Amino acid sequence: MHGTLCTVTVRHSGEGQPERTLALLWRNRKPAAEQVRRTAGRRPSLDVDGLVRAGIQLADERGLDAASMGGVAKALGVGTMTLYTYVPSKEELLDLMVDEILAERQLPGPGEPRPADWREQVELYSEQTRAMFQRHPWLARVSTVRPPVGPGMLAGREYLLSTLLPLDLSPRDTNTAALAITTYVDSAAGLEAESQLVERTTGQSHEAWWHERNDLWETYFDVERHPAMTAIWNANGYQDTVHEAATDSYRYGLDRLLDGIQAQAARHHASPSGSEQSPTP
Amino acid sequence: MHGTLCTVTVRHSGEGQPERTLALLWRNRKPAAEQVRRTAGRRPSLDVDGLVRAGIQLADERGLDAASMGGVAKALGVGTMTLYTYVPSKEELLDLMVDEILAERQLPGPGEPRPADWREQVELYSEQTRAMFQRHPWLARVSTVRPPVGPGMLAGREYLLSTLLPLDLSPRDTNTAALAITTYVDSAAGLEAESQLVERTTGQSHEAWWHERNDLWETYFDVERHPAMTAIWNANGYQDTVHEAATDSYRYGLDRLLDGIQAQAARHHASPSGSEQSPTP
DNA sequence: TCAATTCCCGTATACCATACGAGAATCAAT
DNA sequence: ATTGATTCTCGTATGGTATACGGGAATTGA
Repeated sequence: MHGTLCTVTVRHSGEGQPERTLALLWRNRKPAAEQVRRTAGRRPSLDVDGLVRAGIQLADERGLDAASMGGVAKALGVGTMTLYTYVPSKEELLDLMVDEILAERQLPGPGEPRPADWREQVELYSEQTRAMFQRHPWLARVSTVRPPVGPGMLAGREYLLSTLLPLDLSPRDTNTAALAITTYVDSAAGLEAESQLVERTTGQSHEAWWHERNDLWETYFDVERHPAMTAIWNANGYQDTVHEAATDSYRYGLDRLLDGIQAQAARHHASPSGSEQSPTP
Repeated sequence: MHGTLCTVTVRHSGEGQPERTLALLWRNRKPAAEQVRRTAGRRPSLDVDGLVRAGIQLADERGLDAASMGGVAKALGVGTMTLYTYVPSKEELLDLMVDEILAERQLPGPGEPRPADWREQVELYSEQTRAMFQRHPWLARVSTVRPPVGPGMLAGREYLLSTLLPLDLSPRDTNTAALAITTYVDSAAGLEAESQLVERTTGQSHEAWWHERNDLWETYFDVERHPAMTAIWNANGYQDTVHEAATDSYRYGLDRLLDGIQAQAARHHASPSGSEQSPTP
């Protein structure tokens, strides 16, 4: 085993009973109902929050691989199979971990103070999401289709939608724009975090990695076939570090995307017909 | 084993000798040099292209998990360890598979005919990339930090950069814009493909999945805490299907991003100072 | 004290990548 | 023809993964 590969678990269904998964995700809200269970049977030695915390801590410190069922159990000092009394499967545990860190983002709820400008509000979402990925880079390797529908995810969507309301787009466009923004922000923030994680875990900077591949330019690269790359290279258009390029493109892309949304909202406001599609003003 | 989890291998280093990896990636170009090897030793029964093709076919048909070393070997009718004479590790095989499908995109090279408008040129990149993800949805689960630096990846970057040259941005901004576009396009196309893949492999539509989670709205969802979501819901702002929402947001986000880039190029053209940052026109 | 209930967890199964090393095939030189 | 060098083939072993199953332990109310 080289340590150069890692396996990542991907949630892609809820096979089990969705009711139980929902109850676990929302375990700390809405407790009003029935949790008066105190009848017979052996007392539990752990609780779900403990599993989730242990899983997150392991993934943070030693990578998503370390947050295996065996790893979490060992960290908690119990047998592996004990975890299955608290959580139906690893899939659900991962859902819980994800929603937990989604909820860590400090996003103002309805009525709470927030920046005045809608763009700054979106920036806040972007920055909080970026910081979350920095703290928990393993999130980038977890599939976001069919995400955990827990308090953390819902709070994030609620906040982002609320930032776009002042633009007065159609409801449909508001939702569409929010989806486009999350797609961009989540992906770019995830890539950035993953990029830094790779540098840390391999102990090799991206620059050193590229340096190792100098043969590419000397032996294989065909200038004739790649005039644009060559031109940019000759004009010193490439950033000094991969990290700088990632940061630049993150900011640039988000700014341009918001520019475009803002312009479309202005157009829409000028002529309040249905959804528009004018590509070139 | 439930079949509800799948493991995904993540390349995050080239540990081995980068020269060999490069030679494998570029095995079909630049053959001019030395490949006159025909001295002694047992004749190979396979070739690298065969491994790559088998891996891609398995991943296409039965998921990335099926493209295990054992799986590929079985498909080729050889022992598992035989593969290691052709490829140093699974990591490299995956690199080769990825670059192969990146090269499948039909993007005009330098001098070849292409759409007149730069936006249509970017759309072509977007459509080709989207189609690639549709054909090979497993690509969405492969990390793109430290990508395979082979002909396929370079052709893609070359084409996208070339589409932006007419905008006459600074070289730095051209590169930055190209990175932002790939981030958006690759992520959104990957998400879309993965979304459809999940529906196929679980045999459950996203709508059925949401229906299973009706409890969320009835039991846990707090209208007070989520006024924006509630408003959009009441205004019928949510698309009818998850698939429709994904398609809409993909188009919308790409259009707005290109709008923003176009506007910035126009600004930059008006006042040819260095890189700008005016947020609100 | 007993039955019901709940939690704990050892063992077994079926996967995965790959290190190691023995054996088979091929060619050049003897 | 035989030998030696070289290269490809691949069985076995190691240590990792999730989790099904079922027996045992702990707790409570009767």
